Formats: sequence, C-alpha cells, structure tokens
Amino acid sequence: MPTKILAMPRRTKPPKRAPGGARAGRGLDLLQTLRTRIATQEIPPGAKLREHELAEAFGVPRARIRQALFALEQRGLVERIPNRGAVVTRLDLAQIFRIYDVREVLEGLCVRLATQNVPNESWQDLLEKFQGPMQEMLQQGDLDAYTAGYDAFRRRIIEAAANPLLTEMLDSIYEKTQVLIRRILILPGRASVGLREHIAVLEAMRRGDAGEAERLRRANLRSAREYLERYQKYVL
Amino acid sequence: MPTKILAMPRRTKPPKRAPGGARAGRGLDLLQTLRTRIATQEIPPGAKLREHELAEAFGVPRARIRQALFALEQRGLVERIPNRGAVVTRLDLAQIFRIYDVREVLEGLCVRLATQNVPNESWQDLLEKFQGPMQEMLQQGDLDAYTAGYDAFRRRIIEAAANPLLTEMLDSIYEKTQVLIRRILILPGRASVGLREHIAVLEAMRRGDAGEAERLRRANLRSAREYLERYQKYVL
DNA sequence: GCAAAAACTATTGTCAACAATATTGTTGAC
DNA sequence: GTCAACAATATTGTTGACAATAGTTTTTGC
Repeated sequence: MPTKILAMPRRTKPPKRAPGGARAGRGLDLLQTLRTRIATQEIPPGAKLREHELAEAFGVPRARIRQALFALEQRGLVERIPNRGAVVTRLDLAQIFRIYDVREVLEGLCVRLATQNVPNESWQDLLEKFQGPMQEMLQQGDLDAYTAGYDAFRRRIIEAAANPLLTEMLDSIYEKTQVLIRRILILPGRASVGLREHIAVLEAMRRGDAGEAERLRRANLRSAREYLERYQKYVL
Repeated sequence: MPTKILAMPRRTKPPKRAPGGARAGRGLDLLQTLRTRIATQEIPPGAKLREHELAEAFGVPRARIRQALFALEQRGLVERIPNRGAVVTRLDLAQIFRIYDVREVLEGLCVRLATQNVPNESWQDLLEKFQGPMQEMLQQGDLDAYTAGYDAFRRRIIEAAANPLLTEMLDSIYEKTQVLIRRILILPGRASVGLREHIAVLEAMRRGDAGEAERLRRANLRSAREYLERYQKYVL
C-alpha cells in the first residue's frame, strides 16, 4: 500500500504554529498543496484519500482536510462518495476529448483578448524566444526547459487577457490535463509541429491580428487533440 | 434591515427528519436553494450572509451553512472576507463584459457540438416554435413565456452538446447573469432582434451546418453585449 | 468637546468527541 | 467447500462547545 504518497513538504512545527507572523493562509496552503500533487499525479488517479490519514500526514485537524476535500470535489479533482470517501478522479478518453473541446475555445478567446489588450510590440520577445532558443531546446531534447518556456507563454497570454473568470476556468482545466500535455509533447514529431504552430500564433499577435491569432490557437489545440487521438494507446 | 430574505421554503420538520425515505440530498438541497435565490436576486447583491442567521432560518446546524457558503464562494456567488463574513457578489460592468466574452465562446462551442451530436431533424420542432409561437408571445408582450421558451432552447442545446464540463461552466455563468439576461430582454427592440438571431442559429443547426451555427450564436451574444453596452445606464 | 484607548459585542474560525454507515473478517450451517 | 448471516473494525458524517478576530460603543484624559 502506498501510504507515503502524502507526507508534508517539510513541516517543522506540528505542535505549535509560528507565533509571530501572519499564517492565515494555512487552509489555502493545504488546498494548494493537494491540488498540485494531484495535478502532477504525485497522488495518482484512483488513489483513496482518507481523511484521518491526510490529517495526520499534514498535522492539521481533520475538519480542515474535510474542507479541502470538499473544495477539490467542486473543482472536479476528486470524487466523493457518501460514507465511502474520496478518490482522485480518473479521466477516461471521452472526458479528455470533452475537456479539449472546451480548452480549444477558451485558449482561443484568451489569445484574442491578449492581442487586443496589450501593444503588439510586447510579444516581440516571446516571438524571438520561440524562433530561437525554444527551437534549440527541442533539438537538444531538453523538454523540461521547453515545457517551462511554453508555460511562460501561456501565463503571459492569460495575464494579458486580464479576465479573471477565464483565468480561473483555464487553470481549472490545466490542472486536470497538466500531465497529459507533457505526454503529448513526447509523441513523435509533436513538439516541433507544436512549436511551429505557437510561432504562427505569436506572429499573428505581433501583427495585432486578434482574429487570426484566435483561429491559429484553436487550430493548434485541435492539432494536439488529433495527436492524442492517433496515439491514444501510448498516452493512456 | 431585511432579515426576512431567508426563511425556508416550507420546513415542516425542524426537530426530526423524515424517518423513512432517502434524505441524503439535504446538504445539496440547501446549496441549491441558496444558489437559485442569489441567482434570482431574491437575495440581492451586497446582502450579508450571516452563518448563525442562516442556520436558524433553515433549521440546520451552522456547520452545514458554512460548508454551503464555502461552496458558493468557490462558484463566485459570494465573497468571503476572513472573520467578517460573506456577502453576495456584486458585479460591476467590467466584470459583466468579461463574463460575456467567455459566454460567447462557450455558447458557440455548445451549439457546434449540439449540431454535430444529434440528427438535424431533431431541431425541427424548436425551429418551428421560434418561427411561430415565440413570435406571437413577443407581440403579446408575454415575456415570461418567451423567457421560458428561450430557456428550453438553451437547455436542449446544452443537453445535446453532452459535455459535462461545458454544462457546468455555462451553468456557473448563467446563475451569475440570469437577472441581467432578463433585463436585456426588455430593452427596446432587443427581443425581436434576438429572436431573429436565434432563428438563424436554429436554421443552421437544422441544416447541420455546425460551423455556421457556432458563428451565428457567437454573433448573437456579441449583439446582446452591444445592447448592454449601449443601454448600460438603464440596466444597471 | 474631541480624540484615543479600552471594554464589549457580534461574528466567524477551530476543534475534538460522538453518531452513523460501509467494509471486512469470522463463524456456522448446509 | 461454499454461502449466508453476524460481529468487528474502519471510515466518514454531524454536532455543539470553545477560541479568535473584527467592529462598536463607552469611557477617560486632555
């Protein structure tokens, strides 16, 4: 039994809290930790989340764990069956495609808004990064660096879009597909195709062509989806 | 002070629960009640939601109210300030426009998926209803009936799209803008323009032209948004 | 009479014990 | 040997009491 999935990231003070400073964000901290661990599959799909166990591992009362689990349920990261407990949601292929349908239109909206909201020049640095360094990272097989670069791209766009509701929805989707995105990335030929598509999107943004940028971004996600469809047995 | 906003819809058994049947959905019931009351502004924006008060009004322990408020916060219907309590979220114009941006692409996706998922003929009845009876309702000024018709249209499309994530997102948006949608409807000329647009969408769906249906639905929502922009001082 | 401090009140946040329910293990009969 | 009923255990669900915090009023010093 994998009981050591849990274990706090370094909990130095189980008995007493830090006496001085603000520690009001504790509950949120806990939730955030669980979210990322589920998103990265450090806690894998299908894992049982026992309240008592978690409470002990995190050194917090069970009520707080309970609250966190409730929040995770609302975000769709865990499923709670009455009197049976919570398990990490397992996504089947059909659900993944449905998520991608939604993601496609939301990411499309996101680049459109971003293009409209900030001056065209502000995309220059990202464009150059994607035309140069990112290309090299791929050739050297440094997928971690590439992923980091892609994440930065995504975050910049989301920030520029400046739409809190959209941000929340994309975050909610992202934490469900994070692992999947990385798995698609290592499919044969996917990374370089993706990179070309990202560059096309960025070029449109650089020109200030919001409509075209949206269209290209949507095409990009549909293309990722097609890869997933073709190689599904290797990914899942 | 409007303390009688609350008061349960008819709580006949405060001391003991129904002895026999399933009543597990209690907690969910409470949440649902609060959601609809906030969505319809029966509980108006800015209203303070006191846990103790709610607990007494609903005849449930405070912990359950607390849980419900937590859920409402996650859905963005209330804002919780630590140690200060929860107030119903008040939307300003900027936020409303941001919501409409998201709604536009999601409803667009929704009609596209719906068109792809079910046979073309299944839209025939709705199309006829919109070309005939709905028109009459408008002419007779029966906005309640018209609204009900529109709701049915929306629900059919959402159901046909068969995408739980999308459904949830649209529901979440809808409960924030429900009142607003009705206010837009009574703007001069809006209803008839809207009806024409809905018919155009339905015609495209009837033809099985998913792409065009999506485009038309998006145009429809952008048009609603423009009305809102023009008449904003009358609506808010 | 005004301002600042202190006591008070109202409200939310935390917790640990208790109850209800589901699962697992054990016993007995056929 | 297998199945069913029953007992034991583990896990979640519920509740009320207590602690902490923010807002409000009163008091006191100038």
